[in-house]
Amino acid sequence: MTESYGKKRLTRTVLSEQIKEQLMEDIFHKKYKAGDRIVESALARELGVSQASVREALRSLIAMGFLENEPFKGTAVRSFTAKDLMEVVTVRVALETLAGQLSIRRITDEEIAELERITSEMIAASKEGDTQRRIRLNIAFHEKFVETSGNKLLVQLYNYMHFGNWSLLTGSLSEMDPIQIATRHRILIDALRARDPDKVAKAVREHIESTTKPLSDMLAQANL
Amino acid sequence: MTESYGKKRLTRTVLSEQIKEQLMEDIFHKKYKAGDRIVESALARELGVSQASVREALRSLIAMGFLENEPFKGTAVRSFTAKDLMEVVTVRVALETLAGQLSIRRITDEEIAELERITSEMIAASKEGDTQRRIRLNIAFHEKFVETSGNKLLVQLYNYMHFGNWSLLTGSLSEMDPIQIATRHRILIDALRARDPDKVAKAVREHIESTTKPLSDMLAQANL
DNA sequence: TTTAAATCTATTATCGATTGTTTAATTATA
DNA sequence: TATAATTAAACAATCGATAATAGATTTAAA
Repeated sequence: MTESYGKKRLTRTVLSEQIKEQLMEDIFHKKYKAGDRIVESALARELGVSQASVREALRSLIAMGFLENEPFKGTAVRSFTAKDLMEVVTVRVALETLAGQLSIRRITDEEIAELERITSEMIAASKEGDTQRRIRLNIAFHEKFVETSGNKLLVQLYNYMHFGNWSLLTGSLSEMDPIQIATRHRILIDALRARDPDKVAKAVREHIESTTKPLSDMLAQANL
Repeated sequence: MTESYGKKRLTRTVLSEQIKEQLMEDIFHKKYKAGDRIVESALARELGVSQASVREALRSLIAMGFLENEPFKGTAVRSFTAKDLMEVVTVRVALETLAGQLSIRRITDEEIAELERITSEMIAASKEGDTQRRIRLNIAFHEKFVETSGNKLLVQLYNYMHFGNWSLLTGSLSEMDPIQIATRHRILIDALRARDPDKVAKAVREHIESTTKPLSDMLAQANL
């Protein structure tokens, strides 16, 4: 998870974990689209592994919200509605606002510098047209931000939710103005540096809502 | 989960699900204590099922936070520190406050009545000395409350977190004055009925913090 | 023709056995 | 005695195969 952004990998032996990451990539790259059914036995044959390993990977992705399933019926890539998206925004604002309030009391200058570094990299990636990388860095930024809260449960919950809606968010991000996103990040960083609770809350809300608005409009048109 | 409190059970066939519930019961009843190791093969033999089914149940409980594990090393009942508890309180307040704000705009009289009914049942259970039932009803109350928000992601997140810390909370609840808890519930219900955002926020915060305080004190003494 | 039972098919859920890893115990070496 | 190499035991991870289930298809009755 946070791995995508610099971290050593000592134990990369667990097969089901590899399958899981492979599947995440495949969903991310739209090899599997919303609603597509994933058949354990077929995938096992395709990857040359046992059904059990595939199954374990699937269960994990189900828990994360990437996939959904019903007993004896099977597993499919989850599809999202406009309402689902609104729910994500609502909850994200609540969780990241909380993170911001907690951060203020304990964030270090090093952590702030780290957030700035990620933002700079993001802008660089944007200019190079490396969308994939830009998206990953955006995720890294928000994860890092939540981590500075020092609340592990919050981080856990955030990741749990975040990844379940990854595919959803990434799709829209690619259509957004990267400079604007980066600017929002800077505003948030400044608010953190000033340790100003109200500014942080405002920055979080505006950042998330602005990021999600275009997608929201799009979905509202498509579904409802 | 919400099942414990009135719901039809059409498909009660999935073995791993039964094992999971059995294990939750066992952890709940302290058959397995914090730190205890759970061995897949041994448990499979004990229950007369295959290791695969046990394993699946365990993975699910790991995802919920009941258990923790490391690849190739095994699975153990998670233990909690005072810090963990503080984190739970912090996040619960945030999530339930959000739930309250959302509820105000859409909660129905029927739902309010339902909350009252659960609270009444809780008091009855207290008077009968049925601690087990009282705890379940308390959980049912909070779940129902969060459900009235109409935000499914929030419900999902709440359950995810809640159950991971069930054993922790229940332990302390049994030592608390049940009448006081019920009173807090009533205050919250009244605030909802009045559709008053500030009152709801206040009621939520005070309810959760008062519920958790004695346990917090206890843990602070024991650990830190 | 419509409905209901019976059969078939695809796929999940479960099983029993095998393989790979970790940890602890044992022996060898300094 | 202390440290390193070796072996043994316990157990998780993975496998290949079987049983159970839902859904589709066919057949039988009305």
